[in-house]
Amino acid sequence: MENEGERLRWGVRRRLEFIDFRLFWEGRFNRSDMASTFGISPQQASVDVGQYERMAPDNVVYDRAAKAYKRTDDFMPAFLGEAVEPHLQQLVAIEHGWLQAEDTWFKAMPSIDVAALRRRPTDPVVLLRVLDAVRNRLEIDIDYGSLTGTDQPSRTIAPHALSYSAGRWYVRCWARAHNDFRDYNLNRIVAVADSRRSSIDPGLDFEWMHQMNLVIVPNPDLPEHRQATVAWEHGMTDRRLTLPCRLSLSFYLMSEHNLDEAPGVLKPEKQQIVLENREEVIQARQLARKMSDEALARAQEANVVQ
Amino acid sequence: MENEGERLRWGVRRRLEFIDFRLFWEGRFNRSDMASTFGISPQQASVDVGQYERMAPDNVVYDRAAKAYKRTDDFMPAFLGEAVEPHLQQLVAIEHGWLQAEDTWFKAMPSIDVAALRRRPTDPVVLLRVLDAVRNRLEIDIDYGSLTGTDQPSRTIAPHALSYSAGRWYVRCWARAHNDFRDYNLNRIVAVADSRRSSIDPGLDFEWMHQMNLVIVPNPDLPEHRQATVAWEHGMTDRRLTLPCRLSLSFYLMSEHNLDEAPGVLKPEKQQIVLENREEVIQARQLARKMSDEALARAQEANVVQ
DNA sequence: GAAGTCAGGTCAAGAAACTTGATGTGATCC
DNA sequence: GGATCACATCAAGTTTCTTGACCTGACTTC
Repeated sequence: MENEGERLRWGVRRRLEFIDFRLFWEGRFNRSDMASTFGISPQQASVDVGQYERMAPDNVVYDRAAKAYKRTDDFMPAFLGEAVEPHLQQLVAIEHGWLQAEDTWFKAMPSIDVAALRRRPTDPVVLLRVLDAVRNRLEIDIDYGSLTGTDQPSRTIAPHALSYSAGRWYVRCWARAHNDFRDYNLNRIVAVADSRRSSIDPGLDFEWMHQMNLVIVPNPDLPEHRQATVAWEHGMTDRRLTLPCRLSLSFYLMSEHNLDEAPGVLKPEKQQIVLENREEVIQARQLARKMSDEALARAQEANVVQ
Repeated sequence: MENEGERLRWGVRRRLEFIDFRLFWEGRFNRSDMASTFGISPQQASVDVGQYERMAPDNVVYDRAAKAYKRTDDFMPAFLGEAVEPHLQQLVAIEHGWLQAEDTWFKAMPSIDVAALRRRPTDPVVLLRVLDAVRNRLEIDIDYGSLTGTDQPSRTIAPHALSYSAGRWYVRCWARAHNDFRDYNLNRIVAVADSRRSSIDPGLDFEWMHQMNLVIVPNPDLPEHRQATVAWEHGMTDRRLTLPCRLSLSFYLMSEHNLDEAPGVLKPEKQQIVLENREEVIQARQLARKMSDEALARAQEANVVQ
């Protein structure tokens, strides 16, 4: 006799997830859907459906008239977990053209649309070389955003982390040409050439290493009920959100949400949240940058003296 | 004798993808990694590795010293396709807490960080009911952003599409209370109650149905070389990007990139691109909205007269 | 520098998982 | 009212995967 918590083989589990998925997104599925998706026979699909019905009896019924398995009213995903976000992101990726619809479990695309500016896709080889450089503390020569062929396109950087903000990927790195730490746009790196061991200590990148609490509140110029909504939307407690954030990333976060403009310049609708400790954050960032620059200069001097 | 294009069973193919994945992201893997990920025996993993080596001979070598399979210098993903974006998005989802790291193929997280405000996660049941309503042309009663308990939290809408912009999901729908088409924030819908057939024709939502070309150019106030970079980054041809966009979505796109401010108000760094036909777009949007409203009013009148 | 350990390779026998083929059922279509 | 379609079920056969046994090479320990 099989118990409820029976261990499922990896392949079977994936197929039960598929059943969950199709019931969730389309409300229905067939044996033949499973057969074609997984390359199994309809008979085997029947076995899987039986398995699914035993483990989630109230989720699915076979509708003879529609010739399909259908979702019941009190369906609850049993194998997908609570995570619908990954699937929503898949839809976005499909709309962007980063992902083929056939590589997902979606059959008919739901009627959705994505408003976004086209972004240059990430080059896998570039990403791979950058990841290697981060992992192995390497310094790499890159071709950066060749543009119209102006100024030197080739630079040397020692990356130590990746970051993501507002739809863009950045490489946090030391830049040889400036002897400082800064961000390069990952999608603007066209190619990665040579690499060698880096002697730069990423621990000196204080803008990256140091976190600071961003104190965010609804814009007080908004009408009262809008403020309440904004607070609720951002999960604020007591109309206030304290968000720990690396100093270097605070720049992008502030830019994304117009937190970098002084209050009053923008219409409140364009600045629904404001940064209470804005001056403090900006100063901390400048200070960290100055300290990093000095530490790097000292390190370089020490090297030269040797 | 097996030919190059041999048909792989679904499970085997996934395991070869896993090999590709680990080689790409970590540069190495073991038989035991595969055994634990897929619940297979090490011997079977050996068979799979053999298969992988036959199909992509130049990708991997066994390093006896490191006791691991390692990526070669001229490694090229053979089974993952060009799509690294989905995996990058997985990393973002993990950072957001929407996805468990164990549910992915990542072993060690690369050193990345994501700067973003926390967003209320999407409720699967709400999403499911909304999708059903879209598919079956239903009208639903929703609890919307309960906030502090002010004004009526319950509303009736007839959704006909989902849209995504700047990290937010919207429900495009007809709203009974206003007899017009508008966007509701998906994450602010707390619960979905009753549903019934809708008599509203989504075709009357002209703001949604009509597309218009957004003509986007680099901000002319930027220095020449910045303009060139901006043009390159957005894949412009002739320093100009023509982006077809639904009128209703153009609002969010403009808001996201500060295209809705008149040029000159913001510092050019905060407005790297500007919308050449801004006035035209705004007028078109208003016109479409007016036409929709009038069409809906006529439809309602006709119903009453009947 | 010999012994222990660890990760992998290979082989053969046996157990699962899955396929193939056959037969039957209820609902829909023409 | 017969053809069709999608599914259910059973038995036999095949493929895939596991189990258990034994071997290799490289590093670690004492």
